[in-house]
Amino acid sequence: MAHPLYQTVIDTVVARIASGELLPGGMLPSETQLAAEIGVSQGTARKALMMLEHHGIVRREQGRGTFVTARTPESSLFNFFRLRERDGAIVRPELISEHVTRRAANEVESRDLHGGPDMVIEISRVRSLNGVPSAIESAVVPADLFSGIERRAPLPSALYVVYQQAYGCIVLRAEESIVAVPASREEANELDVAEATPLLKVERLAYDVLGRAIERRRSLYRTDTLAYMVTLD
Amino acid sequence: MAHPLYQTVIDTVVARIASGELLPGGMLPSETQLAAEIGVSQGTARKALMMLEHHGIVRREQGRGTFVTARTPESSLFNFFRLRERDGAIVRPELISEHVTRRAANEVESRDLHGGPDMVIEISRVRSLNGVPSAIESAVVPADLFSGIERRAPLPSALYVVYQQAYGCIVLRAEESIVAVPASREEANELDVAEATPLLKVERLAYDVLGRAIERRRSLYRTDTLAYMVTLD
DNA sequence: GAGTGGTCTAGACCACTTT
DNA sequence: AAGTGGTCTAGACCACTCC
Repeated sequence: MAHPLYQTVIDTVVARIASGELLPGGMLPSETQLAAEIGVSQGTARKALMMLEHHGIVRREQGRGTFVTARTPESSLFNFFRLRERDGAIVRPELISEHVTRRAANEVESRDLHGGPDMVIEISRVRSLNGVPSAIESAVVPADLFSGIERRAPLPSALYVVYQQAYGCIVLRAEESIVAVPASREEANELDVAEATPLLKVERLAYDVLGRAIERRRSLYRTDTLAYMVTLD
Repeated sequence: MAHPLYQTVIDTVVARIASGELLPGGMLPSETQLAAEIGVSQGTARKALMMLEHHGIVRREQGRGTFVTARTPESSLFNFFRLRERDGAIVRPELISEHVTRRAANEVESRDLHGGPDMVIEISRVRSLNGVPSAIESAVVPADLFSGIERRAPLPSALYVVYQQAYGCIVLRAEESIVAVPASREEANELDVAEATPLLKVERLAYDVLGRAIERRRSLYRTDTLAYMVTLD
């Protein structure tokens, strides 16, 4: 079976989400309706919806319905911001400064990002965690996918909410590469630490629901009181 | 429905694995047999087996059968050793030195590990990656669960294979906390770097198939040529 | 009470692996 | 050819939410 029926159901739903026909937070047709629309049995539609739930694309609630995953500041924080108190408690990052610039993409950005863009928009910010300046962050997105985002400044703390609500890009997955580096003079200044203090450098490539690499992000974290937490399985 | 039928199927299979009745790599009864044994329909047994596969407890192969997940050196490396070349390629860690000691548990170990053990066994090792001394590792396990492991030295590079094959503990999940720290004098010596070089410190708590915390591990990595890679979703 | 997802059944057929 | 998991169907009943 080259193309299972449930896959066509999945493709249909994803296409409707990507096209904007189904909005984040919006309700999908019921299992029965969806099955009838596409011409499969209710069990097959059900299987597709369960797989979509497993991929984080929809959320199902007994007695209520099936809804397109909405990237809220909370869920965004929980899933994609892995810095935690040493006991695992969530920290609320606040913005100290923000600079948004439109510029030519460098080689790496053009190679990694979807569409091999010539122009990108860079969002550079410094964050404070628990009142301590703790993170320097630079997010780079293709200018064509996110045109005009530079005019939305100041941007909210959770960028992925903007990507979704203003540009229809639902970030579902990210790959990160983590190393320890000494703070440069400028970095030390911004983070209020001694030069050469060990920092976590996290480089991230974020992918949306269509599997497109839509953001390249580079973060530097102080880890004197906080830690990067992750679960492996 | 307080206790779905498929959950009793799952519990039955997990119990058989934990008891040693089903060995890692061994084949489970077919969907039909399992359903008949437990007295449910084949579809229900199927759902349970699919959930077990999703949790990584079994592996299913069309036309062959369903098998208990075996922790091979390769899968162990792939899942639980996240240090990679900068391009994502897997590195093969080699052991340089090993010290295994049996000692009293400290407060943290007694609190975190399953059973609140009084005695633990500590396995301290230094690893070389691509010929460069790159990791200092200390694994601490409860002495009662792993009695005699100190007499198995030298232990293989992938400890989780020993945990499984000799002690029936299948590690499925681990939680890690990652920070950047300066190398102490001794650490710098062992890793052949300058004192105060930034290192990644990774603290891990590993859980087995029954959800027991069976290992506390502390690793220090050089990240001048390698990086810790992780996927978020 | 109507509508939703969650569980469970019984059976059919397909695709793959092994003998 | 026999046995396995993979897909698909049709229908039943339950648990929950909302009106």
